[in-house]
Amino acid sequence: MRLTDRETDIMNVLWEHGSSTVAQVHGHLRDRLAYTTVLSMLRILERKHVLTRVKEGRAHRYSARLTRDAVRQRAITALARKFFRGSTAALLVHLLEHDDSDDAEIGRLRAALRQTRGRAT
Amino acid sequence: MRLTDRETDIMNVLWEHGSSTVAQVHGHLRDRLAYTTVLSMLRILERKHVLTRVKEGRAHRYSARLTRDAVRQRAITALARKFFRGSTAALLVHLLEHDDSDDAEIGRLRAALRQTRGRAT
DNA sequence: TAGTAATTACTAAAACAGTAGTAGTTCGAC
DNA sequence: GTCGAACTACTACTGTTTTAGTAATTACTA
Repeated sequence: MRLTDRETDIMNVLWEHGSSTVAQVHGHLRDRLAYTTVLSMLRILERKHVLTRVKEGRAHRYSARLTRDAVRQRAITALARKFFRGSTAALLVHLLEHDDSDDAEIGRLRAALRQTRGRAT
Repeated sequence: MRLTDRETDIMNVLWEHGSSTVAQVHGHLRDRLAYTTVLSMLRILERKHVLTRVKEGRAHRYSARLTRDAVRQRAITALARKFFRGSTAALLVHLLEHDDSDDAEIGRLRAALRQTRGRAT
């Protein structure tokens, strides 16, 4: 089971702001979707068991049932399967070798990688 | 522009075996799709300018117009945008901290990371 | 308690993804 | 030249994604 782009947007709001009502999710989303669209997405995510809801006054409060890290890990695994023959190690090496974002930590890791090259995928 | 799962399957064949005819791609694919399905996918990829074709006898020979690394990089960037607020460095850190695949190189990199923690995203 | 604003359920529709069939063309062999 | 196998163009259909509207419900408020 995988999250679509828009579903991920919604989940990111839940992860960053905690349990929320439709109105709150709607308010936090970057893209200005219709209120009912956000409601629809939340119901879909509920149907997929990615979140639950409890009644609260006239509204419902939605909560994530999966941690962000768990979903991240699944997305990474899927990417590795798709582009790196399933090897997250190969993905990591690609990141270190091809990504050009400028970050001190990455720089150090690149240096560490150079020390350890030759084995692995 | 992004590649769907099936499109990626097709491109992986092209990247691994070089320019190919429909029959060759069809032969190399794991999943047993209909010949015409493979043809359809190749035409779609051509429409998306991901590959080109040249006539060769009665058939056509299809060639990738994007390198595998370029597509990999785009996929990684998209993943980082979706789950790591756009930071490939954060993605990398997640990989090192949460991925449990057992690989000597990753182990060394993890150790290197521990030395350099505290800054960056 | 009657009105109204917020909320929800239900429905729908456009766009895309994925799969494949039919009919027609074309090359090469004989 | 004609026949058959390989190939292509065109069409179509199912399921999913994304968006949103309409109608009904609910709970506060004046």
